[in-house]
Amino acid sequence: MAVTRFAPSPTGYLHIGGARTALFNWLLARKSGGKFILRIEDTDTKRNTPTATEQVKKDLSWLGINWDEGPGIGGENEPYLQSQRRGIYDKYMAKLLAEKKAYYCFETAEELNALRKQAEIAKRNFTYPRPEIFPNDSDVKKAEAAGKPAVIRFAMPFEEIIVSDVIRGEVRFAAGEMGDFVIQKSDSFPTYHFACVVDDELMGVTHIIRGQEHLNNTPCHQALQDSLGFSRPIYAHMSVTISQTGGKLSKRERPKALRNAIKAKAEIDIEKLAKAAGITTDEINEFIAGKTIPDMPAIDAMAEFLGVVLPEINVIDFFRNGYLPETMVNFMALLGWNPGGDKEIMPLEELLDCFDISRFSKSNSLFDRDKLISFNTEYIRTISKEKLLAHFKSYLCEIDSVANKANDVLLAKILEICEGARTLADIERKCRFLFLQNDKIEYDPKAVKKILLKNDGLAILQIIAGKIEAMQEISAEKIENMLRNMAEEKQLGLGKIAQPLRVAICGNTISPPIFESVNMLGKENTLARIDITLRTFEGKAHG
RNA sequence: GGCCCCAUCGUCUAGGUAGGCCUAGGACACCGGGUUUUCAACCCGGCAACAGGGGUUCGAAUCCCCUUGGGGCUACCA
Repeated sequence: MAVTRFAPSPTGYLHIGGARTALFNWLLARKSGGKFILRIEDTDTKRNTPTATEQVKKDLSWLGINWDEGPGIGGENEPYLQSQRRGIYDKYMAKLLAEKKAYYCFETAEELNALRKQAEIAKRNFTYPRPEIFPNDSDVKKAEAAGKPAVIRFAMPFEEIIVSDVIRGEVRFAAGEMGDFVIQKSDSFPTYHFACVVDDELMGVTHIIRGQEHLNNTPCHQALQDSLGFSRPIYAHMSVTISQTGGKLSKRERPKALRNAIKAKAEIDIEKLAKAAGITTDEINEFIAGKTIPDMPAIDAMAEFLGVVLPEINVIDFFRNGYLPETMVNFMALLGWNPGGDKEIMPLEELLDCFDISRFSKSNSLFDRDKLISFNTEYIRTISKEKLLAHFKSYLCEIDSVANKANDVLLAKILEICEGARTLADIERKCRFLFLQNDKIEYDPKAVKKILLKNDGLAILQIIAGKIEAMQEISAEKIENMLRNMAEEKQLGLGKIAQPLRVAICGNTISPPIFESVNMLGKENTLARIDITLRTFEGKAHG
């Protein structure tokens, strides 16, 4: 019976690395019949964003990761927001202070930085110089009166610390390697290290699966656990997921990509860009200079304005780009973990079936978008029609598509004829033409030139129009027969006949299969679109 | 700079804890071919790896050491 938790800080959207951590902790809890706790680590008041907790809950739910205890649903370990647990931390903090295992200090950031610099020059590891005698109550009052910041540091015991890790084995940290770290900030909030250790103990967390970036924190956490008389959870430090550009996959990826895109463009109208993003030109210039990062809607707006595609980092990015939650879960599970053998496509239930904490790999893995797409293609092809329809509907709603108004029957039909699509976005793009006004079709210039203005494209269209006109009512079958007969009569490939029709009804050369497309669009609309096309490009043909 | 982690095809990886089953398997990508009304999808075939150097051993992808390379941490962020 494993009790695990996912403990994000509410700083924005749930990113893929966080989701992966959540998934593995969830898998372990479910597999062992234990429980999975959601805890919000909001001890950094400066970085918290108000909607983040709700967003994280939404993103986890989309993935199908549910929690037994957490904000909103409560549980025996309430509350689940660390900002609401300060009384608890204060109690343990006081204990440490009373036992002289922690102490106050008053340096400013500048003073500390100077010390760090000195250490670096001397090629030494910086550790805080612990005073011989810890400051007492009156010292604290004096410092506060003088306006000095007061933080509490934990007095690290001087001894070798061995971290026993499920994935890495025994990792040794020499005595004195880890200095006295801050456990309470000057705003009197506990730091992550302290709050996390206390909560994990109180909530009965037995296993902690987290990223390798925490491995160096673990000796500190263990020392804290020992000093407080806590038990020690089992640790598993996973490999990190790296992006294609090298380096940890992080939320900084998107702003970085956007900044590079802006710099790469020779001429950019900063004012227009600012307007599109809803921010000031000063803010843009600071962003370009690398000083600040605008919020996500502004980033997205700028990317759209410039026509650049940003790498997906947040769970919601994948949702908005047409990936299925099933795809994401399966793919994330295979980043740094695998069940052995050749099997790759495994839905959540199967994953649960074969999950084994001892099968994590040690080396970092690269996030391969090509493989992700192929997984998505596979899932679109194989999940049930009902699930696919539900996913498609929520996708259309999320991106506010013109297809949003379609009913379930139509949508199901679209899904059926778009078999083989790689993402929901592909399907949406392909079928969008069905929902546009006849005179709102945008013609792709290349398609017009290549298909309509050459090889008698317009003349063929004219003939097709006549044949459709003559039909009492149309069907996919009738359209198919008509086009095939025509191709045969004219001694042409079907493509030569079908392509002009395709361009006429949807404006480009990409659409669902043509017979069904015409059928779904209907006789009247098809004729109207052919008519508009003919009138628009009449007389422009050449050769 | 200091500390920590890691190292099999371009990528994700199987194999490594019990060394011979590995002339190293699968998947994605790529290349060639087939199918085809567009884009996809689908089918068949192909290319492609144990980072380098020392050991240990009858025998090493598998164990040990060094080098090199990659990654992480180094905050009053989590």
